[in-house]
Amino acid sequence: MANTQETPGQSSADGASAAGGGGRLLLVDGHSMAFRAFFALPVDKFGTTTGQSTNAVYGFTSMLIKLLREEEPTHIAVAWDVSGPTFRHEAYGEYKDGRADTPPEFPSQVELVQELLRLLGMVSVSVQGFEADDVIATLAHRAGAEGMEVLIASGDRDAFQLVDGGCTVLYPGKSVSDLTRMTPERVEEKYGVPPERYRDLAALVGEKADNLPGVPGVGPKTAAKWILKYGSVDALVEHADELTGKAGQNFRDHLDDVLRNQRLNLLVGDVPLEVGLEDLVPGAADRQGVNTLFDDLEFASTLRDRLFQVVDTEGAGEAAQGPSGEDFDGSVSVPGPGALGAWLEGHTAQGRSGVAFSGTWGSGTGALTGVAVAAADGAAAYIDPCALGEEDERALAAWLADGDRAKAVHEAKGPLLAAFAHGWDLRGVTGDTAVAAYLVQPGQRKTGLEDMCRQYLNKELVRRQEEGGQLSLDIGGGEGGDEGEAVRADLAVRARATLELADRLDALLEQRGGSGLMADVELPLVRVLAGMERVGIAADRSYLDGLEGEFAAEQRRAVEEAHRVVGREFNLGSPKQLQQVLFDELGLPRTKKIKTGYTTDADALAWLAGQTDNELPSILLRHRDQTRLRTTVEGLIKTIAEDGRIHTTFNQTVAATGRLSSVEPNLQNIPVRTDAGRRIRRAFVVGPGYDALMTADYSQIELRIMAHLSQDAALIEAFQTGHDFHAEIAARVFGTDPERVGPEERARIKAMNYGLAYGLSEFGLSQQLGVTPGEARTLMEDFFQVFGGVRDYLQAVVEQARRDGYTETILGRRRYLPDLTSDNRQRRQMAERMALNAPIQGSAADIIKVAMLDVDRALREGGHRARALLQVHDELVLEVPEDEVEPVRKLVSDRMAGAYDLRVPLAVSVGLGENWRDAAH
DNA sequence: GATGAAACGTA
DNA sequence: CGTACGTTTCATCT
Repeated sequence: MANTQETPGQSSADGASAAGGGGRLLLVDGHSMAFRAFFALPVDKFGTTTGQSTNAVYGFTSMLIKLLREEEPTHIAVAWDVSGPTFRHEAYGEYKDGRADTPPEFPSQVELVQELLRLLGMVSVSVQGFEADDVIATLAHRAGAEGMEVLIASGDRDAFQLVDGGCTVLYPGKSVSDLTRMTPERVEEKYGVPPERYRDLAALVGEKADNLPGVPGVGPKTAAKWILKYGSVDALVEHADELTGKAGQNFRDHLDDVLRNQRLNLLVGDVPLEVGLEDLVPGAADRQGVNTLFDDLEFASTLRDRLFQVVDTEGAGEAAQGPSGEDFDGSVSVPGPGALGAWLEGHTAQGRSGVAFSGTWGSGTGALTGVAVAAADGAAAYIDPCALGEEDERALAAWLADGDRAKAVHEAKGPLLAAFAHGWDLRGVTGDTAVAAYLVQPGQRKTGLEDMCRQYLNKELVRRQEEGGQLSLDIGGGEGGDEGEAVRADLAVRARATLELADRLDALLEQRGGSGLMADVELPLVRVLAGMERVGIAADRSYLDGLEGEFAAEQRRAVEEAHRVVGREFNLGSPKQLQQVLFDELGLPRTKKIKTGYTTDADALAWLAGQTDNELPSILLRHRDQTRLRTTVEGLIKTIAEDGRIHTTFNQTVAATGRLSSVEPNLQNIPVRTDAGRRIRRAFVVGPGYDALMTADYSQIELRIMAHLSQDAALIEAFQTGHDFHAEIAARVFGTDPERVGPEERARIKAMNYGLAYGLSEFGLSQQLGVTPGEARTLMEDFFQVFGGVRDYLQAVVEQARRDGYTETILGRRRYLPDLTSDNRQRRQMAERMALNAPIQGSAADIIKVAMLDVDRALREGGHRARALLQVHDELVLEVPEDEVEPVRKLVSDRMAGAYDLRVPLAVSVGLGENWRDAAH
């Protein structure tokens, strides 16, 4: 690729100002500044959780921000070196030889910087066969001829030759943001020669980094002295025989080197470029793109705030240099007594309204303190639900519950719970901005209304009322507003923002084929989840208290034993102290390395226990178990509400694959594998008025989905004929009958079956099975011999995801994986495993969500009292009265099995008991 | 007081 | 050197 230039955004319209003689051009040597940034910041302190280093990107960005703020350039270009030889290599074969290898963390960051510049609407220039400095020289000359002021940010001293009255080099010091202004005076002061003679000086002294040796024994001082005396290197050559001493002789001996250096360090001022000065006015920045990039890089918001203060963003226009574009309208009316019904009728009959709520909610309940309605006609009303007369309250309740009054809400589940608590309902919610954004970008981290306005609308959601109740000084005070007015305006702003955002997200969703998933699954699920949270699950407090005491006693016993074995007291819960005791004091063999030393995790302790006669490792394992059980029980006890039930909160918008998650407490990770763990499950009991807990779970749902997606004939058949699925697969792999498969073989195949859906490697499988990687490899090969369609599918998934940029589930839920094309291997392979797993885990999530909706609907339509309490990814827990057990068992089983029509049957097993443990099967 | 790392529970 | 989560604890930072 010769001469590639990118010119994002439209810009030539402003070219006139450049030609007119004004303007300030900033030229940046991209590689050199990024490289300086790389070494200025510790690479190990700047990196993402996925292993991408970011120190150079961060440093470069702060440098850029500083330049933009302090220099206010009208034109900007960033020049980049291109890989491959330049004319300098042709002239001198050893040019730049012997350079230390580029640190491996650096190249990927160059691309990130270039991506950032593109998003910021700034031009990157690189030309095959020339170095960035040549491009800079060319543009500097042109700009100088137009009468523009030129600033060059470069860590390459060759740029000093370009310095003159209108051109200053900004040369980095210890930090990249600490730039020295190299004016003609400063160059002369530092080197003793004017800028136009700097080349001569450099030729004499030489340049180590470019492998250009100079005259031995001649440093900057001697070189400057000679140049001042004779005027230039050319003149020096003529008077070569006049130079005295050792240095003079060396000069005569190395004359060729000097002339070569001088030839090579001359920057080319007429590189052919496809861009002109008029193209260098920055276009509008892609705010959303920058946010996404910075999210990926895990940069804090302070950096992006600083950045957005100094660049124009789309929609912000040329006029506004501020951080934001327009704000939202905060005007709002407060319908007087008896007028609410008329207001709602008058303004919300047509179109959708944005509704914002204030109040508190969570743990299955809530309370409303304010409601703002932003109607499609632009009007907004504020309602204080606690200060309404009877008539107005009826009007509000009726309107909220009216399914024909379309509403857009942000995070509707909370207000829905609060509405329930007031004895109201909330229907007609056709948009939830948080849920919509989740479907548009399931990996996003920021789900607040403020962030989303910035990202999707390029608007700032400005708050008049600070969190603590204080009026914010700059806005609130001047209008002499009272606190109540600010509160009302803020809520009205949020309602308008929600409405606008919902429309925007709906459009995006439509584009991405996610409207059906939104309307048919996620939106109706909000209500089902709210119902489950409100009901909660009954807990046996006295039983839990007893358990806690028991586990705590066991824990104390383990602590005492450990102290006795070691001979002193120490904190068993501190990995750091543990490492010291195990490896330093007891001198046990080292385990796997981790960031802070050597791991003391359960695997390592179990291994240590086998390596030594010392009892400590097994004592520690027991201590860990007991501690964990105790804290789990303690945590649960704390969350039991007044009604004797635990009300978790299901989060619908955090898991990137489409799963739900559960918090406060997390009821999706209650122990089940060990006996002691199952004792905790025993504490979740059927509540008053009901007679049994029912659990219903999908058997091997992920593997069934894999069979469906891969269409592998052998796998599909195994599901249709096999009773014991894993034994069935094992029989096929090992070529025997299912009945003759031993438990060991079955366990291996089971581990692999599940591993496949996670992008398992041979190494990983060998670790898990405790066999050599070679054996694991053979096992996998045997498997794929029989189930070749699975391998083809797994490969095809990654390939397609790389092409499209995202994976998709059976219901069209997308997961975007930009890292699939990363040149960072660790990052890329991580993304590949995510791409393998996302359609499988995500489709399972789709199916159980549909099942939850179907079950919920069927229970209501059947007039049953039975109700769903929990979802644990492939399992539903319900509470059922005695007389409904049989019909509900059938209903749940049928609805779950029929939630989606796969190429294999969906098997559901149902269990019943008076507590969660006994309801298992 | 906030944040990160380590450890570990579930599907 | 398999995916997806949330919570607790300790250590370290501001």
